[in-house]
Amino acid sequence: MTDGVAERSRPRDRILETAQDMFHKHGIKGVGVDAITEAAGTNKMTLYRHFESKDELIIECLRATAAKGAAVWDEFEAEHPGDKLAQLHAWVRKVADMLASDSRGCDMANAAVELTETDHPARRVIKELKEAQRDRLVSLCRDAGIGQAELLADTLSLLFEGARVSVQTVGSEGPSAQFVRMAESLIASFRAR
Amino acid sequence: MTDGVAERSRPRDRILETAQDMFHKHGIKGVGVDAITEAAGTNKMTLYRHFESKDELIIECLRATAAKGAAVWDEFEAEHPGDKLAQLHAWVRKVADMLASDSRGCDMANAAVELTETDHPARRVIKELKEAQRDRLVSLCRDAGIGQAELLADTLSLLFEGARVSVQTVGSEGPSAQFVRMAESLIASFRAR
DNA sequence: CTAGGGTGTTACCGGTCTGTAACTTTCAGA
DNA sequence: TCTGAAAGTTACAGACCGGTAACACCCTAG
Repeated sequence: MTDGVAERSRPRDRILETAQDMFHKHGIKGVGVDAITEAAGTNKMTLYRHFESKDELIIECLRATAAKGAAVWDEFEAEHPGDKLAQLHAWVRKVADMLASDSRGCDMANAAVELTETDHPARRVIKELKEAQRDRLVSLCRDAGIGQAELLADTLSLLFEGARVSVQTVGSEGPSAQFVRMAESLIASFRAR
Repeated sequence: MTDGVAERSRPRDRILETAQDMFHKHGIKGVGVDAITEAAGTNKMTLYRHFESKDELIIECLRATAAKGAAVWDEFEAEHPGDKLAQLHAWVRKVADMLASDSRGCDMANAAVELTETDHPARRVIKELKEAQRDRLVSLCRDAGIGQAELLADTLSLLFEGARVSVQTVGSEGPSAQFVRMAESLIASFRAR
């Protein structure tokens, strides 16, 4: 029955997908639940039947976007099976693509900026997801045979994070335009040790 | 709560100071003008006599914080007159101090995250101020006798920006903890070529 | 002393926000 | 065909938002 278009998927999925998109574009505090449900072709009551609050919806959105990010890493493994160094370079290229095609940065980082209450339930999730991302990059660096894998991974992480922020402040022609060169020479210098 | 009210200055100055502090702590959309004026020991009408809108207040706050940042650079020059390399290292130490003592990142970057409308009046100001920051760091690198000063400055910028974001997502014990090490070895490698 | 500008106070406007209640409609499966 | 759960609809509550009007007050310059 539901073999057709994703457009006519179940309301919960539509809400989740639409919310991710709208939170990403307009920010969490910049979009209300009414706007989300309308864009998703449903209504507020249905949203609150599937999510107990907006905060809960935010958390589910963050988990969903993180899952999409994890899927990209799996693609790297599929494209370069066993070749961790090639996967690392694929990651660099992927990041460059994101910087060029999207000007709204990382959803998790943006959420951390917007949700300033230290005890906000989403903050814990953000930390967990970001730490998982870091662990995966560290593993990739280590499995690529790089000494000081943690330091390289952390440096690349900061460059990445900084680039995504820089795109939002000065655009993609700013410092982030040099990301590939920075990352590649960094990887080269770590490999040379 | 602990919103210090500079009691004996003019209302406009108190509002500006208080707004900077509250925007920094709670975010721009997380603070209403009523809360600002109350914390500043005044009232909403007085705010609107000095600032034509909240957006205008936001812009003035961004300019003020940028001016404070510029003053720090002047301190470096005063502490290490003519020694541009020492000033660069002082900058690295200063950044590390900020990362350790403040968990709310850069006001300009945070504002860019929160104010998603592409035509928001503050966005132009943010871009100008960030470009001025970059220019100053480039000049410092160049005057320190470093070849490829632009590339070093941009790399340091991204590391800095990324570190300030990382502190917000995973805390000061995350990747940003290695900032000094990253920056110092970067500077060394650029000087060595 | 007095005039007047800066400031404080109160009330209000129209809009938006999250979240809920009560009811009706739709539709798949038995 | 009947049934029951999921989904849609309308209305509303209560709070907060940015911004304005009208008026009372205070304090200093003249």
